[in-house]
Amino acid sequence: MQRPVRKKPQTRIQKQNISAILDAALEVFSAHGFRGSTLDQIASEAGLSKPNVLYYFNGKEAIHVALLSDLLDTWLDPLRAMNPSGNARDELLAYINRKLELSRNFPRESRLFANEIVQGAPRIEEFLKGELRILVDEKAAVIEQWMDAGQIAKLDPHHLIFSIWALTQHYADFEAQIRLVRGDKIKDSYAGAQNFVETIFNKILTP
Amino acid sequence: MQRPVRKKPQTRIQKQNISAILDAALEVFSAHGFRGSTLDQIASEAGLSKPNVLYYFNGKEAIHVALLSDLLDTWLDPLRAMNPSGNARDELLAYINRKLELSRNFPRESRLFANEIVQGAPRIEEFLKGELRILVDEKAAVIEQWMDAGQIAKLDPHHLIFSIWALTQHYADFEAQIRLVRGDKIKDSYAGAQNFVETIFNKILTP
DNA sequence: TAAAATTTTGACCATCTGGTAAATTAGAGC
DNA sequence: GCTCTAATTTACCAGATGGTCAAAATTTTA
Repeated sequence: MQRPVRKKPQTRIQKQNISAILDAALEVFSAHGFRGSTLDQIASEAGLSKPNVLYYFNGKEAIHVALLSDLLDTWLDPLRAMNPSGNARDELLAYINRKLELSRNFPRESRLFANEIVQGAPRIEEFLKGELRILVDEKAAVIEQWMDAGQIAKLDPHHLIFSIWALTQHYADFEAQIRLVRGDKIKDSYAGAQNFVETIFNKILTP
Repeated sequence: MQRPVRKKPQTRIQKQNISAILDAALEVFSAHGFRGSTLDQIASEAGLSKPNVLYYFNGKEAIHVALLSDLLDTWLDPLRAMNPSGNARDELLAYINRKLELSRNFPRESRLFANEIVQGAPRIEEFLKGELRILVDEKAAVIEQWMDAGQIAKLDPHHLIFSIWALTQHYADFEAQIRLVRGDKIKDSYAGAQNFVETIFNKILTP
């Protein structure tokens, strides 16, 4: 008896339930981490029974892998889109804004990722030292050329990329901290964030 | 039969074992999160049997609480030490350096904290919206005065504090990512970090 | 509509995990 | 050494959890 997972999902029920499971799993995994999440929670959140969930996925790990694969694929896009022949400052600020938008619109995905990394990235090690490293090195080289050409300030390009990640993802990953520290005074964590981040990177990049 | 926990630890064996348990627990909790960690792991890491661990602490939660209490107490210190009557730029850069040193010297503590926050801060909510909020608001006011006095650039002081947290803690919390992306090319993640962070904050703070 | 395929369920397991109780051993003070 | 206390171990339990299986229900297809 072949599970539907391997073949492309076709029936309307498959599409609907697989999507419901993935959404539920994203909710649960991003809030509790892999080991902190249970199949019962995911099943309940998806409105299905546990055996029914396991009918669509070969196990807890498989759901997690499916989520991460989907995520990693789109995670590279903002950096990938940085155009080497564009204007340095514009390209970098556009990248920063895309990253911030990602945090704002997909905080659960960001926290899923953060959970993995904080705990040593056991399941995405290959991705990090493979695809991601290649892309980062490539873009760091581009940034360095921009710096050498005097378009922007001279800085360590790798640290610059890390600082962009740190600042933009902070608003999603540490949202709880920001919310609790700011209290009811602030409605949208991102309200001032975009303005602030853009301001400081403008300063940082100025030679 | 009273557990030794409540009374001050006195015997040499108590001191030694409690400290071994806390160190083991820090190792395990920071690497796997609360639910992802087991008493067996902690016991094994501490070189004790599980019941023996439970002889010193009233349960898994109690160990976690003990760790967090120890941590939160010292977590505020760097910010607390910021002197309102000092020079704005010096004080802020000193704060940034203290925070970075904390990340470098206590990465496990930083990740323990990060795990809590990413997962919604269920166990330290009171701390965040209590002590921490008060201190942050107080120091944000100080920073704002410095800005008004023209000592440093005018920015949102809360976002400035968040950005310091984001950048400095990133090196501990996302150490796995940095290590894997940089590969063997870099030996110490913090090698260029201090220089980089100091450079950009110097730019950020310049009016 | 009947057969075939898909989907769902209920009952069940084996293992893990936090925790307990009682008995045994080691250590400190005299 | 002897006694009292502190420390440790062995054996165990109850509930949670990931997962299985065969039967029942539903949907699709011919």
